[in-house]
Formats: sequence, structure tokens, C-alpha cells
Amino acid sequence: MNENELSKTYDPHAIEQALYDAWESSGQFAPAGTGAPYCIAIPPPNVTGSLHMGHAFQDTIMDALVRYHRMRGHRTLWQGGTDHAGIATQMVVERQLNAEGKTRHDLGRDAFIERIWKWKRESGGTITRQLRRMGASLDWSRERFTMDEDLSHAVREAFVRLYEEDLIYRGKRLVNWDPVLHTALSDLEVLAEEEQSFLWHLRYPLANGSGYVIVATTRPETMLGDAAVAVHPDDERYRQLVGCQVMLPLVGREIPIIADDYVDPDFGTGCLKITPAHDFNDYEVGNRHGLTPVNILDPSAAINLPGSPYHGMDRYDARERIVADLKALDLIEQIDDHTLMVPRGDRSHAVVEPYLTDQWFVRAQALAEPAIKAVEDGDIRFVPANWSRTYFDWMHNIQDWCISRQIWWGHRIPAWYDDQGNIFVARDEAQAQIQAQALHGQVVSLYQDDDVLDTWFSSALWPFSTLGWPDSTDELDTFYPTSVLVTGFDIIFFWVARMIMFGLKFTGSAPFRDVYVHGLVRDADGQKMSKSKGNVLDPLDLIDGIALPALVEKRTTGLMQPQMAKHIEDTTRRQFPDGIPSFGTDALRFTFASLATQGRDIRFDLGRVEGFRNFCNKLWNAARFVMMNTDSLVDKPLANFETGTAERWINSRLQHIAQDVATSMEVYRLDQVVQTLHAFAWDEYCSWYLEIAKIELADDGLSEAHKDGVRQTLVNVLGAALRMLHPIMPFITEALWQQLRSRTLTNSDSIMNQPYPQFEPNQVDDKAVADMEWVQAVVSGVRNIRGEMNIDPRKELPVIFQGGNDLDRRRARDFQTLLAALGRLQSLAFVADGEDTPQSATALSGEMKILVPLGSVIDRTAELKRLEREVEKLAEDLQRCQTKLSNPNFVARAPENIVNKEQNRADQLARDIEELKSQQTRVASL
RNA sequence: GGGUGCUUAGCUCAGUUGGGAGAGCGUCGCCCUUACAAGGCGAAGGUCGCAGGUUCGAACCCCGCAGCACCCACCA
Repeated sequence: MNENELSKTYDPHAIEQALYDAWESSGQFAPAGTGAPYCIAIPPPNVTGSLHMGHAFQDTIMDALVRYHRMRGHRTLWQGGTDHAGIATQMVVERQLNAEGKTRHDLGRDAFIERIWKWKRESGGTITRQLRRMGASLDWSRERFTMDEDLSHAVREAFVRLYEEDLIYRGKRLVNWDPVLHTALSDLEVLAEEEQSFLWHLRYPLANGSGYVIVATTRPETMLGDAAVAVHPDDERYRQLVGCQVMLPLVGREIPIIADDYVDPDFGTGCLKITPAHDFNDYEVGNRHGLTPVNILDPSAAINLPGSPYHGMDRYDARERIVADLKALDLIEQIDDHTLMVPRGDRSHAVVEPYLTDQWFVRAQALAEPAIKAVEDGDIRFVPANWSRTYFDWMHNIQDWCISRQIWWGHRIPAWYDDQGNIFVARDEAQAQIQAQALHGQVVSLYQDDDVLDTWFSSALWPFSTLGWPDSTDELDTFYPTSVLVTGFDIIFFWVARMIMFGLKFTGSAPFRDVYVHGLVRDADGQKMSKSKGNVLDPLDLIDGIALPALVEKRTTGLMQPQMAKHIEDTTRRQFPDGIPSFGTDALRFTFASLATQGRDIRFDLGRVEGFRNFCNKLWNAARFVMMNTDSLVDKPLANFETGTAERWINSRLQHIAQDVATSMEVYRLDQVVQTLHAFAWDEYCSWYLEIAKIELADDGLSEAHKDGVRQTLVNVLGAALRMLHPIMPFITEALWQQLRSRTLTNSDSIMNQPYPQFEPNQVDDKAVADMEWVQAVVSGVRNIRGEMNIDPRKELPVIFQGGNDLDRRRARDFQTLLAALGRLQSLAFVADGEDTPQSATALSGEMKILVPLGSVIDRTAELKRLEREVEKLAEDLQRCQTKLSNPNFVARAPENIVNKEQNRADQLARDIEELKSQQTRVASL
């Protein structure tokens, strides 16, 4: 784009893609220089995934941090990559197979895995392409995938080391079993949901025929596996029955009545059926009493009792049948409505069963101890700090982590068995064979464990496995520990805690210094965005725009519950009658940054994107203005130049802004950065300085040298603003920077490697700031009268300054030209206090009165009303001041500077009120 | 059952050593002013959830209550 051909309106599509390609191909994203290292490891998105609002938000934060530190001269690496996402990915490919009428078992393990790899190669790049659209400056040359050979190597190494230290073990235990996916799950992958059901009271006849006990259960079908009936040892009602046998109905098996503290005598009947194989508590009770668990389910949670009439029935069918059969035998005492928490698998949403199987576990407590200490000692810092408490609560109660999964896609557990069931854990089969030979004295046939590891096992190694661990690499030396982890609170347990445990275990260092925990993006109503609710916004649609029909189509296809389509369509049409306009990446990123507050819910409001798109347009046009007026600087930028008060003022403001932005950046308050820069660029630079520059450049009284100073200031301050904005809105700032370059002393190819503006105290001119504040106050006074009187903005007004002090007069003289132009003054006169003046509308600036004579343009009634309102407002303030000052305790106890401030304020208010009142009288007497 | 967070302008939200309540969007009024109408200028709008306490002074600190949201948990 030629520099004089900036289009009149900002068009993100015209600039974004080309700039990104140029950055990537010129290697801008790779670490450079010799500065202090700065590193962020991306939370690897699922390779199956496509970018959603949560990613876009999180990636904006990370990219802003990374770009900021790069500009600060740090040797910066944003490590990227994707996660193999075991169950999720397997499900995607299985669904494809199902559509072909096949299952994974038809293909067999190897062919199925090959099919997933094929899918990954063809479709796995979606999210990384989308990350590029977001402007994410990841070092793609270092991209990793959790199933890459080097990362798999890290996984095996970690497993073997933990096993050798007895921190991993294999055992038969009750685990959460997903009967649809046919795999064990960790506790975290089980979600408890409240559901309405019943509490069945069942009569269990005593074996001696002398009556029955009544047990209450929410799962009557599990009675087939009952091993005992338990009562509380102190429960007088049942004391004599302890030790007796009951005859389990329908089964005809005798089971004992036992006493155990676990039983709550006040719940139900105080009698509890014990089913050790299908309930976590009962399992514990069973262990205490030496009961043998009776497994009554198969892996699909159908009844597995050959010979029984219920054999082969689904658990819920069996429930109905069993209740009916018990009813027929008059063994149901009563059925109560009951609300209970039902455990469901987070992927399949199937009701999970406690199920007795052989699984692999990580002994978590030993690993948790140092991980707790690292946060306690401040080696790791949560931001906001509150989250450390959540972390501690979980870590202090941590349970062993079930890491084996009965699926095919993932890191296969590096354990081999001989035909006697001996286990050989090793880095590869050859080493397992060596172990086996040591035991057997000869080569034996081994087979590898069929299970794969929980995806989070490899994720937990991510910050160092991506840098080369277990090898010693330069990258590991340089960039580990990483600087900050940016993540949502939803995966503190899944991921953050486990990374800390593994990081400390394997590297001796915490994997990151800070954990910045951001909120979760929700829709405008605060609802979680989900396909089934039909309220999902695609970040790419906000960038590119989408027409209503396409949006409706997108939201209503592929629904799990197709009957929702109509409702979703209606709400979508209502909410987006014109579809979604294109806002561009920068506006979206700026919006996300503005939402990066300390809260946990982030409601996404489209209005804000539009506002920030407008801000982009504002910047664009400010740059156009600067370009149009600074041709004389092209290839001749000035190092030293004359400046006036306005130039020194805007430059002083720039210094303070740089300081504020740096402070906000250090504490991850991107919302404050946005706020600060938005206000500076729009209100101070555009609204005031640009307007002043116009006046100065058109002023025949100003020397050409001074005008060049104005031009250079226009360029320099805009350049600084662009650099400060760049981490948040990379594209537009780069595009404009490229235009501005020839007018600046720097000769860099990209704004990306420009220095970030720093606070320079010697650039601050307090006198210039005070002068300009005076100018602004006076101009605002005139504008207020104009606005309140509904005077045509084009109409030039005669203005009289009355009274005031020497400083007022000096300033009025110095800034006469600015005042006249900014206030659209026809004339400016100065009179002393007490001198006769025409009837006027009045504004006050300190001790000086600003008078706009009531001519034909001034509405006398309107002015009276305006004065009245003004007086009322001031009177209220004065009242508050006086109440304070009349309180002897306040005067006695408050700090002196506060009291003085209050007194000065009261004095000023009283003077102003007096002045306005006398003006009221004069206007009224007209 | 235990815990956490939130409640500030019509909407979405800032407001950290307690000392004159802010922004964006929306609304109203006047303007197509040669950077920008995706704009300019001006204005209106709040008993800071409720009720106490501490303090000279509370949106902010403490106690209680209410509503909302979320997390954890083995009462069948």
C-alpha cells in the first residue's frame, strides 16, 4: 500500500492476512536477542478442536504478554502445539466409522490408530490456522504435538521413573467406569448432576423367618450384589439383629447383618444394604468386614449373572423388573421421592458405575506435598491470589490418580506382562525383555499392556517436554521454568496442579512463576456457550462477519437434540437480525483485553466489539491526518526540534501513560491497559492534540521550524501510541507503523521489534501540563455554554474574560490563538473585575469569569435555567464540604492535607456560587 | 454438608494503601466543521443488594441477611 493511499475507512481484511504472513515468514516469532528469557507455553488445544471464544480470549492475553515482552527486549518464546486429547479424538474418528457402519473393532487397533493419524494429518490443523487469524505470535517452528515421538519419549521416561520410585502402581480397585466408552475415568472426569428419582424401601426377610429388616436404597437393582446389611453399632433398634442373617430376596443368598459406624441411624430406616462391588462407601465397609464383593455388571453395565432371570438386562431395565418382582412378593415397604446426585462421564455423559477392575494409579499425596509448599513459599504465585486457596483445598485432599484408560488413542502404558502375569515396566520392550530374562533366565514372550494413559498425564509434562526434556537442551536451560501460565480456573485441578507436581518431581523446579487465572467467556446472558444451547459465537465470525442465514445454519446443524433447532433459530434471528458485521481481529482482541478483569464470569457483549472497531477506525484516520500533514518529514525525520506548550504537554502525558501501562502490564491488568490507551489515543491525542496541531500548522505567526516540531510531535506521539497498542492490536498498529516509518528515526522492518515506550521523567513538563489544563478548562467552559444553549457549533461567539489573576492573563495572551480556534471565538476581550459588562452567559475558571454576551444568539430563559442547575449542583457539593468542616472531630483527627483540601474546595465553591448567583440576578433583571 | 465469587448509571463492567462515584455502549440536544457521521461538541442518568458495626470519614474494613453463580463432598 502506498503511504498516501490509506483508504478513508479502516478495513481489517485489507491488512491482516498479509501482515501475518510477512511476520511468520520473516521469523519474527522466534526468540531473538540476548535479553532475559521470557516464555509462555500455550495450553495445548485439542487437536480435534476449532477455536472457540475461550481460546480466543486466552490467546489474546498470551499474545499481548508475549508481544509486550518481545518489545521490551526480552528473549521471548511462545511455545505452541496441540494435545492428542485421547477420548475426544477417538470419539470423533469413531463417529466417522459409525457413519460408515463400522466400529473400531472392525478395523482393529493398529488400523484404527492409523486412521486417527490420517485424520490428524488432514484435519488437525484447523485450530492452528485459526490461531494465526487471531494474530497469535507463536513460534511455529517449534510446534509440538503430545503424541510426537520426543514427547512420547518424555511420557515413557516419566512413567518409568515414577514406577521405579513406587509412585505409580497397578491394582484392582473400585474405579469410575464409563459403560458407554468402556473405560475407567479419573475422579475429575466425573460430574455429579442432581436428578429426581426415588428412594425404595425394601424388606429383607430374616433368615430365621422371624420378620424382616427394611433397607432404603436409590439403586434397587444393585441388591443382586448385596453382601450384607449394615446398621449403626449404637442403634438400639437393631442391636440384637447384628450377627443374624437375612435372606436376600430374588437371589436366595444369605447375607449377614453387620454393625458399622458409617451407617447414619437417622437416614431412612437406619438399615443400609452393602454392595461392595458397586458403591465406593460400601466397598470400604466391605473391606472392614471381610465381605466378598459380588460383581453383578458387565462392562456395559448390563446385569452379568448367568442363570439369573436378569442376566443380560440393562441396569435400568433390570431396576424396573426387580422392583416389580419385589412388589409382587410384597417386599416393598414404600417408595419416596428423592433427589440425588448422579455421576456422569464428562465426555459420554453416561451414568458412571463404580466398577472393580485392574488399573494404574499415581500415588498423588507424595507428589502433592512439594507442590503445596511451592505455592506456600511463593515460588509459584496465583493471580488473582485467591485461587491459591482453591488449589490448596484440593491438594490437601488429593486422591490417587487413575491414569489408565481402556481406549486405543494415546500413549500406551510402557508395561509388559509374561504369561504368568509378572509386570515389567520399562522404557521399551527390549528393556522389558531384559528384566524378564533376569527373572526367567531365558527369553520369554511378552505382551504390552493394552491400556493408554490419561491425556492429562502427557499434558502435565508439557512445559518441559516441549523444550526437550528428558534431554538437557539449550531451550530447557533458557526457557524453563516458564514465566507465566495463562489458564482458566476450570482446569486448575486437571492440569495446573499436575504440572506443578510433575514439574517439581522431574525438573526440581516449578514449571512457571505465575499462574494467571482468567475468567470464562459466557454469552450476553451469562450462560455458558454451548452447541446444544445454540448460543455459541465463533471468534472467526466476529472477525469476518457472517450473514444471518449462515449463522442460523451453523447453529442449528449437527445438534444432539434436533428439536431445539426451532428455538435456537428464533433466538438467533431475534438477537442478530442482520447477522454479525465484520469487526476485524484487532477490535476483537481489544475487546477481549478489555474483559480481562479479575472476575470469573465474562459476559461477551457485541456492543463493545463495535465500539472498539470504531476505535480502530479512529486510529486509522488519525494516522491519515498525520500522514497528510507531515510530508516534509519523509526521509528527513528530526532528532531535535522546536516545541511549544502543546507539544510538551502531549509528550508529558505520553510519559505518564507509558508508566501506567507498564504498571498494569506487570499485574496482568489488560483491561486497565485498554482503558488507559483508549482514553489517551482518543481523548488526549485525537480530540485535543490533533485539533491543536491543525491550528498551529495553519498559524501564519508560527515559524516553519516550530511547525516542523509540531509535525514531528504528531508523528512521534502517534508512533508511541501505536507501539503501546501493538501487543493488543497487532495488525492495525503494524499497518500504520509501516506508513509512518519514513517519518521516524527508526528504520526497522516491523513494529514488532520496536522498543516499547518507557517512562522518561525528563520528558515531563509540569508547567506545560498546567497551562494546557487551563486551556482545556476555558474551552470547555465556552463549549458548555454553547452546548447548553443549543447554539449552532458553526456560530462564532464573542467572549469576554473578566477578573482572574496575572497567570490567567498571561495564559490568555499566550494561548489566544488556540482559545479562539478551539472555542470558535469571534473575539476575545479582557476586562477587570467590577467593570461593566454586557448581559452574558457565564462560566467560571478559577477566579476568572468567562462571559458570552447575551446577544441575539442567547436565550435568556435558557441561561437562567442553566445557571440555576449549576448553582444547585455546586450548592450540594458545598453542603457536603461544610458538613465535614463543621465537624470538630474531622478537623481534629483527619490529616491536615485532607482538611486543607476540603477547606479550599469549600472556599472555591462558595465563590463560584456567589458569582453565579449575582450573574443570575443580573440576567433576571434584564 | 463444606467452600469460593458476585451484587456500583438503562446494559456490560472498572473503582488495591477508606478522604470530592468512573468508562464503553445506549439515551437526549446541536452539528455532514477537508483525519474520522464507524464522527464532532454538549448534557442527562447512581440511597454503590439490605441491615448493623468500626472510623472524623465506608462502594472499599468487620458482623449478619438476601439474591445469583460456581467449585468440592461417600448419607444410602
